[in-house]
Amino acid sequence: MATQPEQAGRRRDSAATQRALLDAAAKLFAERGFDRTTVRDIAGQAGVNQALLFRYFGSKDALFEAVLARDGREQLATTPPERLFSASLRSMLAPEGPRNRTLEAYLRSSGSDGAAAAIRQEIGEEYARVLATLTDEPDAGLRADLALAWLMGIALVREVSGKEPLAGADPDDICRLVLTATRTLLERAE
Amino acid sequence: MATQPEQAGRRRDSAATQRALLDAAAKLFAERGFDRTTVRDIAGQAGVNQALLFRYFGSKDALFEAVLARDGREQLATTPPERLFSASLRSMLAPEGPRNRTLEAYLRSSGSDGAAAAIRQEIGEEYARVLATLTDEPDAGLRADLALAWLMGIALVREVSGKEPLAGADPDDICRLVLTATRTLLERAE
DNA sequence: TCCGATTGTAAGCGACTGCTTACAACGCTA
DNA sequence: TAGCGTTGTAAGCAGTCGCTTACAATCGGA
Repeated sequence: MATQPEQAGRRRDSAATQRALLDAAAKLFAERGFDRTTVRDIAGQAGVNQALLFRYFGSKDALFEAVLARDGREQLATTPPERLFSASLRSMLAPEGPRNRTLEAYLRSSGSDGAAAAIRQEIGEEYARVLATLTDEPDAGLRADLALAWLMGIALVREVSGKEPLAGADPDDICRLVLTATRTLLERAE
Repeated sequence: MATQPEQAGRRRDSAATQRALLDAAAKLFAERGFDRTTVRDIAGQAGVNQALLFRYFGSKDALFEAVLARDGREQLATTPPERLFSASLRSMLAPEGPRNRTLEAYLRSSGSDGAAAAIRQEIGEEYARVLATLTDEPDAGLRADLALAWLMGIALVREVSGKEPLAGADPDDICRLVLTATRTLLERAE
């Protein structure tokens, strides 16, 4: 709420406005999904007139694309391959806060068409490509997809369905079980 | 399209009308998700006036609930515990046809509130409870949730994202990889 | 200081949503 | 065959959606 000291001080700052819209959109898309997040919600959360959303991003689809483009590759670019799986898992399991919620936005919005679908697919490909380097088996691509699918499923059940005991389980316990099982898929995953 | 010989012959048959609505709703919810399926779509697909949807089911939420209640417990009731995981996996991987698409409807609609959310949770609980009987470990519930999450994730990546190579992979290959890894979670899973 | 471009605002448009209502057609029973 | 409850239909209501437009406020460069 009071992340930055701004009362009437952020007026006429397009960069800050765009950032506020991206932040608000990332939060709401992750929480509610694409369909159930309205442009009015986003603008309201960002404290910005909703017309500016269309001025700076063109459409709701394009804004979603921008969110994934900004946040989606962050972890991908800053994590070594062996740790990508466990890092994504841990990031997903981390308690509320400024964590990277791209995964949730991703799966919350499955079913969208248009530009959003394209970038979603692209990011998925990149993750899988990295994970596929962790095994020498001939079906490395399939194994990587299955590992990625597990990540998505855990995020889905935990964050979206809120199913217990998974939703409230200790991240360490989950990591231990998942990584043990995953090692039969990707031998070099940490 | 031409499943039953009915031109002007099915008039004034409330049972058939309700069945047509349930079938159409199951198909569309699985394909597009809850939010992106409109009551007009459902009524159109069923060849039924949309007002009848509300007469017989009360609301779109209640119709979704009815779909899950009708189809969701089918496999649960007819499959022995040891085979539930692999049967669900195989059912999900089966080619197009009159297969049970409850899982897709389920995950496609994550995020809905109301009655739909309640029955969704209930069915998830029942699946997990059965899967939890397949291990003697103390954290059986968590292990079952993780297995269930994998199912959901695979369905998500395959059917919703359509990601290759997973989407086009041989069901036998997928089953082999998944079941091998799953056995570290649920020892008695087939 | 003035001007043009940029940034923010208010209002609303057309389309679509879930849902309701008023009514016609029909078929069973007496 | 008259009456009545059930089934099907057409039309529309109120609200929300993404998006657009017309305009005011503000700033930097001349």
